[in-house]
Amino acid sequence: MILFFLLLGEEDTSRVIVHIDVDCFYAQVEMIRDPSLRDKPLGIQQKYIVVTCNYVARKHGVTKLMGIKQAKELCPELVLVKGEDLTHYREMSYRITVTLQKFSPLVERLGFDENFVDVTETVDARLKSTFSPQLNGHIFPEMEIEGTYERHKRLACGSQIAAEMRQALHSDLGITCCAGIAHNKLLAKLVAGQHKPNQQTSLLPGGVGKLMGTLKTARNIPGIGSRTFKRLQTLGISTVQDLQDAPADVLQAEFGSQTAQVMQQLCRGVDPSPVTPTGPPQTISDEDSFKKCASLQDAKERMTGLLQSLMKRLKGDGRFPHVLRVTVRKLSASNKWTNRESRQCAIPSHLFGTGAEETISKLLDLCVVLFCKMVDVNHPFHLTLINICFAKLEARS
DNA sequence: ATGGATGAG
DNA sequence: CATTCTCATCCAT
Repeated sequence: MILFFLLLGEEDTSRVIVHIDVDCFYAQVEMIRDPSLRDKPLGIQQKYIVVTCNYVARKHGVTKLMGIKQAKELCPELVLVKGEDLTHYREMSYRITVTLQKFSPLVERLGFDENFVDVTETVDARLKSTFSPQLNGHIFPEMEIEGTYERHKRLACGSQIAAEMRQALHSDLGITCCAGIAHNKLLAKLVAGQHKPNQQTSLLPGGVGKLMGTLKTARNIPGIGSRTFKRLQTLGISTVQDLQDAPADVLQAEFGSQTAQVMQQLCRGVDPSPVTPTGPPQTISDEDSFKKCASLQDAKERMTGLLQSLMKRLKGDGRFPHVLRVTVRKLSASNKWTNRESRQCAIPSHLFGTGAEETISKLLDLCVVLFCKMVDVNHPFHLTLINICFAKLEARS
């Protein structure tokens, strides 16, 4: 059956994909850690920025990535919790993924606070038993259609599973989230945002055009970032409609046939990409940004701090890295963005055999070598960020 | 394999 | 625009 419309170039609408998007994730973790924060306006602070905030704070006009100063002006009562150490967020993030894996092994993480789950198999298994489920939560578009449940049994079943997932996250972890249910990842993610917070929305197949129409520009399509959008604008393309109507050969000339086709599929709500189960992380990194680092001594102290926290994480992970990478950001008047430089080297495998203190000292020596390939320490320099990354993580052999 | 560009939250 | 602190993929070399 599926083979037919695949051969005809039609899409597969038989999958059922759930997108789980945790409400104001960092703020929720802090409110769980300290319930007295629940009814107060709360912002999570990294350096001079509020990276996210709870809904009480949003009521006062505080938004993501707002400067501390402006946020305090809008909301003098705002409680700020430092969130530069991601340990608690990372731990809760993986607990969420593990909880979702009880419903299906096909769970793909997106950042710390979003997961895609392919529940097609679960839906098929449930529909073999006789009962016919009611659709749980909102539907998009929100209009009453005769026979909605009968004609969309699989979607309704998916919405029941999504509700069970959200219940499990709430009772096991105390976490609230939104869910989107649709026949592909793109649509599940987009429809999840229709009713926030702590609600869920299912997309009827007939509502795809209308959902894509809610996007203000093509920039709002996941996968089309700021750079790609600028290039599209160069071609006179900015809205989703522009992209749908654009001649294929014009797009191909700018982006190549592969990328051009993917973009034009996405803007029509077509996304054949599978839910790819996320394994353990491929890299473990730690970074710090600052106003100024101008001496090797200072850099060594900062890198030592990063290495110490990385070693703790490595112990929890159980694997060992075979590559070390150091990244710096240099202050530069022009090109203030996209200016990170990195150097990497192999880690001799004997290095993790001895005590932690000795290991850190040897790693620091390697970091200094890499650092000096990017920074001439005999001349004045001005760094604003240092990152250390462990890569090629493998079980000990 | 390396390092940069670009994407995600 | 990035800003924070991550993590992933793609591409030219």
